[in-house]
Amino acid sequence: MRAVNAISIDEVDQYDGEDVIIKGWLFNRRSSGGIQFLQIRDGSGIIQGVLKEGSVDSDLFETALDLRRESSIVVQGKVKRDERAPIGYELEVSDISVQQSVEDDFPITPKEHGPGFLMDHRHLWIRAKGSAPVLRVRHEVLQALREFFDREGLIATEGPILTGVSVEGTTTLFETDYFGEDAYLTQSSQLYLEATAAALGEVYWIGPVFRAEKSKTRKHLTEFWMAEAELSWVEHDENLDFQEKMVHDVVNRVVDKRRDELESLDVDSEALVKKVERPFPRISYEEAIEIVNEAGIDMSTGEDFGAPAETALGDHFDKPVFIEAFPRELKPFYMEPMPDGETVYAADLIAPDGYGELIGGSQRIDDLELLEERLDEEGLPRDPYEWYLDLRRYGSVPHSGFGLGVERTIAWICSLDHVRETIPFPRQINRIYP
RNA sequence: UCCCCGGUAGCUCAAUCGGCAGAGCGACCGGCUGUUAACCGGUAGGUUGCUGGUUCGAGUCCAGCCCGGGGAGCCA
Repeated sequence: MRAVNAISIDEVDQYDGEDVIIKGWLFNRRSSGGIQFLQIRDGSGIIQGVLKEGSVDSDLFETALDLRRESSIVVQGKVKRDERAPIGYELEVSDISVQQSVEDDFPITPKEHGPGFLMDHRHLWIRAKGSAPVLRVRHEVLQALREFFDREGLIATEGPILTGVSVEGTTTLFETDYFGEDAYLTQSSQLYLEATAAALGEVYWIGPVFRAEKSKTRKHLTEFWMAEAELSWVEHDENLDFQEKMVHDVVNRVVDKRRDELESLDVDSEALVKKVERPFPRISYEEAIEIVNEAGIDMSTGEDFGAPAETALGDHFDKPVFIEAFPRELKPFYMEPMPDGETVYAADLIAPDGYGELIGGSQRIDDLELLEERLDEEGLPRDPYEWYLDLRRYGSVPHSGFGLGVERTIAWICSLDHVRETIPFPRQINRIYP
């Protein structure tokens, strides 16, 4: 799809020597006396338009000189191959129709800005060179996930955004009024996916989840996207195989299809592909603690991994690494115990390069009595979970699943400093505008 | 909730020991016929986050508050 009578800048190589129309925005202009270079942006790329005084109508030359950055324009001209042009092709402009002439200065300049200013102008910042490519990579990651799930035979389904119960009981939830009853924004669709998995076999869901934690770090948003899958008849090891294949396939597809974007973000695509070569290391919680201790971080059994510990694990392997066999106490009530009774069939996938936990997954308890026992142990009420217990009363099967943090995955692939750059309008503590 | 850092021109930042409020970019004016975040010359542009205090004198020191950034905890 492209605008009527217009070509898209990323297809310009197909029109060498032809007269074309490009509909877009003026990204920037450079001029030198009798020649000016318009950097024209259309969302698919940026092309340079050239106007020489004397070669074009003088009114046209003046019109172009008066245009401010981000004015919307329809440009007609001839596509010409030229080594001096930034993308190897440029447009010999013969006409410009101004859709809207910008009156005030566009706030986002090609120079530096601070994060506060950029976030206040996020609605405009997304047009910038460092920002738009990330959103195209986001598109590719989401598409790659959907295609992977589809290829593996999973059915797309949904859990509700509004829920009456917390999935894990601990995380702070956003509370809202539901016709006089308390309701919460979901923090995960997992429990609901367990129900749809029993109906449909193997299911997935990609959508937003919400955490009211007052976290202020480069790895946290209050609203973020999870890619969750729930697989009937699948046990722990097979669950990890599936996740490993997924991460491998997604990264390879993104590198394949968005090479230009990754290059503009200074990402080393070859190194990325090498890092996701299968298999990923799988180590136990206890082994992980040893590695963390060897890295000089003080930590003992019973503690969860902090951010520095996760970074140390990532550095040690320089690949995504699964940490398995967590102590039961560190994990939610629904995870299947291992034969020792002390650890559970859970695994976190830790990213290299300090991006932290990309995936959290586990095999779920399928035995009714055990699940009831675990609910009681955690001091959780039975009533809100009756429907969940029903899943163990009517045709319970071994099943496993996981949730992947979409923003962290994108931040890792794009080598970004902060997850807020991976989503068009990030929601963070103390930021709800724009 | 806690810890650290910061708030000076539209933006990014300087301002020595407490002593005249500065630069680059952007804007505007002018110059330049191949620029690549173009470049060169000039002009305009300030409630130094707020309130109070110390002082002859506060951007600078002190107290409180507000806002922002990073991190911890918790998590994906």
